[in-house]
Amino acid sequence: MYTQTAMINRSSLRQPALRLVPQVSSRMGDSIEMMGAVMPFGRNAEIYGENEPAEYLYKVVSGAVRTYKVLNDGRRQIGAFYLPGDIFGLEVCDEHTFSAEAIADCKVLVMKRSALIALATRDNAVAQQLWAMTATELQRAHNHIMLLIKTAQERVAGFLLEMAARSGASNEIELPMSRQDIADYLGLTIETVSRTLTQLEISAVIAVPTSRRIVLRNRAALSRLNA
Amino acid sequence: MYTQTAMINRSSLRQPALRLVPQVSSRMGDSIEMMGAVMPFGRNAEIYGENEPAEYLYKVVSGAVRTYKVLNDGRRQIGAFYLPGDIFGLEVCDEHTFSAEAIADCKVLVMKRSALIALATRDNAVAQQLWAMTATELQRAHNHIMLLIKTAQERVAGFLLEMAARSGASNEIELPMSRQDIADYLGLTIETVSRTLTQLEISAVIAVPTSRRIVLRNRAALSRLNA
DNA sequence: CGACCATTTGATATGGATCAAGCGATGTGG
DNA sequence: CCACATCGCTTGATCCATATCAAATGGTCG
Repeated sequence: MYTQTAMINRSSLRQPALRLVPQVSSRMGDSIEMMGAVMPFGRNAEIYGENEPAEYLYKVVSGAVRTYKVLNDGRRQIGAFYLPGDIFGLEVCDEHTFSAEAIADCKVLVMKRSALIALATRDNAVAQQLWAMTATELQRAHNHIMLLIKTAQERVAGFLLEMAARSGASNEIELPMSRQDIADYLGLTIETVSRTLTQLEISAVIAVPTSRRIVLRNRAALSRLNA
Repeated sequence: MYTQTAMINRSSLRQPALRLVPQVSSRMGDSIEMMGAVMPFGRNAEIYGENEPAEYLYKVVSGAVRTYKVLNDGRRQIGAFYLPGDIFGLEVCDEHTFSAEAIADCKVLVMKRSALIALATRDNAVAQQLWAMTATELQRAHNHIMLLIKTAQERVAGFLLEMAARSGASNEIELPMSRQDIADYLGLTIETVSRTLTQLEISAVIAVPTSRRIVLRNRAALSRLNA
């Protein structure tokens, strides 16, 4: 029903902590990244699965990541996309509530959750930061809910504006994800996403030089569509 | 476009902190409720508005509360329903991202946010609790997202199961909210909600003795619909 | 070049929205 | 105590946005 995710040998991808990060943070707030290791993941590789114990916290170094759930009949809902600098996989309970996969080849900084929690009990700044990350996720989820009650045009417009805001304020967006990923994020079909983009291009609101690259030609119009 | 919310004099409802709560908590974790005041709100009274400074944190003592956003064209999305015991209005930034209203006459425990934040910097248990509350909200939002991609039947079934789980594990639910509230929570129209309930009643999955009271007759069927 | 996969485009079907009555409970004034 | 207005909910008829089914196009890699 949905594009099959390439199955890649898990154990080879997930066990080895590849290179230690020797960085020492300048600000206290960055202490969260003090002890971590960067791991590479291949396109479509699973980073963690729903219901697995949440042992680690992750930060995208390069590439992009999606989190998702699959309903029992195969419908997939993407919870969020994570771009370089974004943190994901933070859970307060000890199980992941979504699965996470690499959208493209990527590098991810992996940090031990238990160490962070321990640190947070001693260092208030760390505790605040963990809280703030959860709050950021909550904000994202609320925006997502607001997207899902809108029309197809509004959802696509909102998605494009969100991506533009996150990947530098440029008018040119490089999309790391497929149309299917976008569709599953917006609660639409791949055909509707494609048609909507075509429509926006025809009405000169965007340009689509290649399928993964989108130029915003008329932000005002997009914002108006964003309701 | 949507049922008009009765306008009730705000200042008379929001200013007075009515009776101080002298309670002393037994567990440290409850310290959050140490200093608060119980305030009554009338049906449809605004508790706070979107974009207002988030000075307080609230806990439902009795009655029920809805949070919502209104898009510029009038569409309303309800973010969540809060029942006795639930906490709402917690923000990490200092502005509310939703508005909150009393669904029915209710009593709400009101706590000063600044005091809690201050307390959290000294007391780790409090900090953890604030974090956990935000995480609970995140969980709720994720469930809500998963609801919004489903069919009308599935959304209604999911809603009923959620309400049943929250209001005692009984098979009889007393709904504090109107069909319009349910519709705006589920991203459906009032007509579709009504028709779907009728359908479920006809197929003997539920009974609807009065419009605000629903009996779950066949949980297995509901769970199956819940996908 | 040819196979494969992602994307677009076209034709048709359908679930839920919209428009429009009807119905039952609750409350109000005569 | 009853007539009647009001409000929340249900039911009916029709429409439309998006899904579904199907095929064509285009880009990438061996």
